[in-house]
Amino acid sequence: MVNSRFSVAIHILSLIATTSDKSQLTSEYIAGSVNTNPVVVRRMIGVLKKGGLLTSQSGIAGYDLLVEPNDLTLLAIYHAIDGPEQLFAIHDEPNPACTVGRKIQRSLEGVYTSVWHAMEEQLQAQTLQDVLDQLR
Amino acid sequence: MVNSRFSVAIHILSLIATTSDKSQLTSEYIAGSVNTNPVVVRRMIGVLKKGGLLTSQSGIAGYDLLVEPNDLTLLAIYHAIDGPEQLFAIHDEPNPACTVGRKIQRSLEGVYTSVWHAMEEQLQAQTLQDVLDQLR
DNA sequence: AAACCTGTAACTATAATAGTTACAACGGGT
DNA sequence: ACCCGTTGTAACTATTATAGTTACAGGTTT
Repeated sequence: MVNSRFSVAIHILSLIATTSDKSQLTSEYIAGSVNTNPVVVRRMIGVLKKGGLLTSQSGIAGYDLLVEPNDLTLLAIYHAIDGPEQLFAIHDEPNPACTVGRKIQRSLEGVYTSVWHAMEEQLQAQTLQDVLDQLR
Repeated sequence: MVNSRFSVAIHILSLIATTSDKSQLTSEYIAGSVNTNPVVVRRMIGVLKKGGLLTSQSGIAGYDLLVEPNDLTLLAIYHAIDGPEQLFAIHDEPNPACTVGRKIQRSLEGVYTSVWHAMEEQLQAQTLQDVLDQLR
């Protein structure tokens, strides 16, 4: 199972998109909604910031999305968090002296690439706005 | 990132499918090809056995596939290992007093279901035989 | 100055994963 | 009948990823 960071990121971005009173939107408040620690929130926000999804000013409560919810695909969020990371791990150093061992990694890469591709399409097809619509 | 068990399972099944000399096919030999411990192999094989993909006899080297490589989809392998497990974790107990917190879980489930669906299709479309063909 | 915030480093706790040791039970060969 | 190699499992350890926490430097507002 993949970790819950993607879920937390979407939760945070949803809060930012729907909370009009910016002064209310502290890391502590967000942590209260997500049910985690404020530092965990600030850390995740730092990642999203680096990914170019939002801005903030140190010392001031509140965050601003840099991309409209309608234009913010879940794939963009995913990439901000995990980069181009592969989804499935491949065991390393299989025995090169064995016919299977020698080629299995490349073969698995092919399999996982097509799987990952299908996932990307789904994530690309959904935006933060779609999530917001479901929260109504 | 998801663990490497799926990769190891495909590796093991490939060996079983391609090794004609059954007496050679001990857990130690397989472990040598995968580059892990024989117990790890026997453990994984136990899982695949429970999933109905192969048989073995205690005390005797060698394993037999119960499904032809052509009919053994990667999805069937995946299910044998991970059951119906969700791919992405959802953080638990978001704050029900918050509009977002109250509904985010259900909303994320919807997102992940469609993603998982796309993955299933890909895994269903590929068989162990496809992997074997790439090992040539 | 005081009260609040963000950003980050450093540490701890927990849990998943993989690796290892040990051994009971089985089977085939001699 | 006995030995040797094998599977099947339990129990333990090691490693790593993840999340949670403490602490504090530095910004902002009043």
